[in-house]
Amino acid sequence: MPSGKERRNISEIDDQLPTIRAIPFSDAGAVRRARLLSHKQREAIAAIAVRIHVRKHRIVYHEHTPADSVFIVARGTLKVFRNLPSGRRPVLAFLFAEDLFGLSEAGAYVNTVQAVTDVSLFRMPLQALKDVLVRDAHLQLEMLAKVIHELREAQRHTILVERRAATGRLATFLRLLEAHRGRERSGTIAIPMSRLDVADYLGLSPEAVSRAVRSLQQSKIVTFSGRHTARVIDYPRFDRLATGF
Amino acid sequence: MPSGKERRNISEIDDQLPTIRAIPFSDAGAVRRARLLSHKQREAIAAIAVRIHVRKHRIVYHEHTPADSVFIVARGTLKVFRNLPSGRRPVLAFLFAEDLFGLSEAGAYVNTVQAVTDVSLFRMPLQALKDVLVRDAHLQLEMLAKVIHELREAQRHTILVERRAATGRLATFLRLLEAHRGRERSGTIAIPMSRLDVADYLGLSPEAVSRAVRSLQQSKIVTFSGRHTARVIDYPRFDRLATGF
DNA sequence: CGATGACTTGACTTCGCTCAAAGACAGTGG
DNA sequence: CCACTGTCTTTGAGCGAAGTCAAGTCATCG
Repeated sequence: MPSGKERRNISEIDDQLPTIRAIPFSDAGAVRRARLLSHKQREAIAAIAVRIHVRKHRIVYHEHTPADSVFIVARGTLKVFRNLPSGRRPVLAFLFAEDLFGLSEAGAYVNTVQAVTDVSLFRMPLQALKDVLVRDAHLQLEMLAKVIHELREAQRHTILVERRAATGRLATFLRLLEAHRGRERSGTIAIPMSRLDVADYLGLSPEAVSRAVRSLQQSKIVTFSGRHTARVIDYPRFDRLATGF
Repeated sequence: MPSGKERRNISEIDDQLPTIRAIPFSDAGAVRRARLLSHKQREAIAAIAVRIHVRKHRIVYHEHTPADSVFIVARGTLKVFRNLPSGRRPVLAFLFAEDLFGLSEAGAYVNTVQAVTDVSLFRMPLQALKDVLVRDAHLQLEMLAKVIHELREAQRHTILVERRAATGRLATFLRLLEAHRGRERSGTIAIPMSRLDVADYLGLSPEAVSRAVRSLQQSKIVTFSGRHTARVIDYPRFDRLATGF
C-alpha cells in the first residue's frame, strides 16, 4: 500500500506497521500511554502479520472457538463481549488503534470480538508470535506491559460499573472515549458505538443510558448532536462527575 | 529450610519454592489451572526472591507508592483494593497461594494490597525479575500466561458485579472460593474474609450480603456455620444460581 | 422515500441502599 | 477463666433509582 504523494499525518503513516500502546511498567512519570515498540520490533511483528479488513458489525471471532491468531488494531473500533445464558451481552471492553487482542486461554478464545466501525487489523498466527516473543525477550516484555495495562483497564471498568449513579457512569465513559483520541481536549467527543453497546458496557439498560444523556443535557454539562457526537460544555462539572467516584 | 523428618503433604513441600498457577494459553483442554513453572524455572525465581511474612490485616503496599518489588503468594489470602475519593473501597480481587501480584504501572503500584489472613510471600526485586525474564524467554511466556489469566479473572469479576440479584452474586462468589481450594467438591467452603470484604468485592452493601446469606439459608441451598464456613446443601440449585447469569 | 430497527419517553415495579438499632463475636485485661 | 468492650454483623423500615413493559419517535439503509 504505497502512500502516493498526498500529505499524510503521522497516525496514517504509522498504521502501516503494527504498534501497541500502553503505560510502561517502570518509567516513573509516564502518565500518558506511549508506543512501546522500536521500529525494529515493529518490523519483526510485521514480518509474521497479515493485514485484514473487517466490515462494521462483522465478527472477528466467537468465544469458545479455537484460537490460532492474535490481533493488533490498526484502525477503527471494536467491542469485546460475552454471550451469557441469560441473554445478557456484557461488553467487557472497546478496542481502538494500537490495542492488542485475541490472547487465548486453553487454546480457545474467551470472548467474542465484533467490529463497531470498519476496521483494519494485523493478524499474527499464535505460534509465530510465540516464536518471535521467545526470540526477542525485550519485545516480549513490552507485550507483558501491554497486557498488564489491559488488566488495569479491566479493573477500572469494574470500578466503573460498581458505581450507582447512571450519569456518573456515562460521564466516565465519555471521558474514556475522549482520552482515547489522545491529543488535547477539544470538547467534542465522537461516540462510534450504539446506545445499546454503551448500555452493555456500563451495565445499564438502554433506557437508563438514554435518561442519563438527557440528564447531562438538562444540567448543561454536555450536549449531544445526533447520536454519535457529544460536546462538553462545562468541563469542571464534567470532570467532577466523571472522577467523583 | 530443611523439612525435618515429619510427614508433609505436597502443598507444604511445594510452598518452599515459588510457583504460579493459571490456565496456559495454548494447550487445548486444560480446563483446570495448572502449575506453570518447571523446577528449574522455580529455582531461578527463588534465587532472586526473599521469603516474607505478613500478619493479618497488615498492608503489603499502598497504591501510588513507588513499586520496586513483585510478589508471589506462598500461603494465605490477600485482598486487592483501591481507596476512592467517595470513601468507597472496592475490592478488585482476592489473592491465594500461587498468585502473582505487584505488577506496577509507570513505576508505582496501582492498588493497595492487604493481608486477609497471615500470609507468606516471595518478594522479588522488579529489576532482578526483569533480568530473569529477559534471560529466560520461556519463563517469561509463562508469566504472560499468568497475567492473561488475571485479565480473564478481572473480566469475570466485571460480569459478576453487573448482575442484579444479590443472591446470585453471592453464590458465584462462594463458587469462586470453592474452586480456588482445588481438588474435589467437599460441600464445605471456607470464607477467610469478612462480610465487609465480600460486600466490597461484590459491589453490595454489607446489609445486602447479610440478607443474601439469609436468603440462601432459607431456600435451603447453603447453610452457614459461624461467619467463615459455608456448606452447600443443594448443588444443582447452587450451580444454577451461580452460573445462571 | 419508505421501512425497519434504534432510540426515547412515560408509568409502574422492584430491589438494593440508607439509616438506625440490636445482637454476636474476638481480643483484652483482670 | 471470664467479663468487658469495641467491632463486625444482622435485622427492620422506608426511600430512591434503575429495571421492565409499552408505546411513540427518529434515523439509517436499501
